[in-house]
Amino acid sequence: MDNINKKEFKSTFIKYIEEKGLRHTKQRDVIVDAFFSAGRHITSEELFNIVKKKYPEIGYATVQRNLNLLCKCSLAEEIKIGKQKTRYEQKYGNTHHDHLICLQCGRLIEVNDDKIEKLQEKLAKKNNFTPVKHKLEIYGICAGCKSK
Amino acid sequence: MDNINKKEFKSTFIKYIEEKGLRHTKQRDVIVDAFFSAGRHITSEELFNIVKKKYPEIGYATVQRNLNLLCKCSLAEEIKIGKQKTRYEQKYGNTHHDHLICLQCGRLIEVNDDKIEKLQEKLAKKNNFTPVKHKLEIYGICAGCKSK
DNA sequence: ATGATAATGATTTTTATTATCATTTAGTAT
DNA sequence: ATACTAAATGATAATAAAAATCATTATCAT
Ligand SMILES: [Mn+2]
Ligand SMILES: [Mn+2]
Ligand SMILES: [Zn+2]
Ligand SMILES: [Zn+2]
Repeated sequence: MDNINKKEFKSTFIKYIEEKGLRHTKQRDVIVDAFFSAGRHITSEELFNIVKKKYPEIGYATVQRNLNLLCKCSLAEEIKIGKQKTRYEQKYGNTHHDHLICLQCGRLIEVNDDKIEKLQEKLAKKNNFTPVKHKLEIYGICAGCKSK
Repeated sequence: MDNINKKEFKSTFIKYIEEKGLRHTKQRDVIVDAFFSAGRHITSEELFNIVKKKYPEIGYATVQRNLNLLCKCSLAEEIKIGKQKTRYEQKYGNTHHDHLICLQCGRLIEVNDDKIEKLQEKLAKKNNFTPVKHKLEIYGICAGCKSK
């Protein structure tokens, strides 16, 4: 099941690579694997540290570059929160969602609310504005932090 | 009318300064005046360039520091959009609002929707999450850019 | 196998913001 | 008014994340 998703994730990447006349490399393979398997919302530094275990000679720049590439083919998406390092969200097979962000522990909780989404569309239209994407972040204190 | 607001804005600042045992300076006076009078969503650089006209000896660091101070006393608020420089929103007398952001020309349109605000509260509660603040940004194409 | 060129890895550059620090200034006590 | 204490300033350096540079290596079509 996860393997099927991984296969699809990788084949999407490979298709993009080939369409653009880019090349297959061992580094790409390792990076894309690790990115898929890693948890959500990973930073380039975190991914670099994971990838180094499988491929110690790898350079940080290569990881960064390939995360950017994953973003270009919509398999990843940047999330910027405050002054933190950019995090990368794995997008394949994930529906759109927004985040609750704990001000205390930094936890990201993924949420979605259809009504809010619809009202956003409406709000944009009312302003003669054509929405392309949006970002909703609710900052506060998570359940875990409250019970401490 | 605008002058009344300005007076209130400044007296809020002065009150904060005095409470904290900070000092009155000519620079602060000029910076706070200029910030109040400037349009919304200004960057520190833009404000620096305005302030320089009234006070050519002023340093960039002083403008930055005082913008940070304005944020601390809730007269200003940082807005970070993508990779742009931080912008500072004048908050005194402004109710909360969110932004529509044009991907083409960068224009910020201020909007507010009570229903969305309420649903956000509800969404947070459902996750046993205590909301403190939020950020909603809708990216797209503004009316002006569409008619070109 | 060869050649063209994309990718890599090490390093430097860029850019925004914060920190440092010598000097000046404000506000208070004398 | 003078002197003292500490905050503020302005110039500059430090920091940190991300992008750019570039010599070298690897890929892939021929
Ligand atoms: Mn997420
Ligand atoms: Mn605004
Ligand atoms: Zn928490
Ligand atoms: Zn526009």
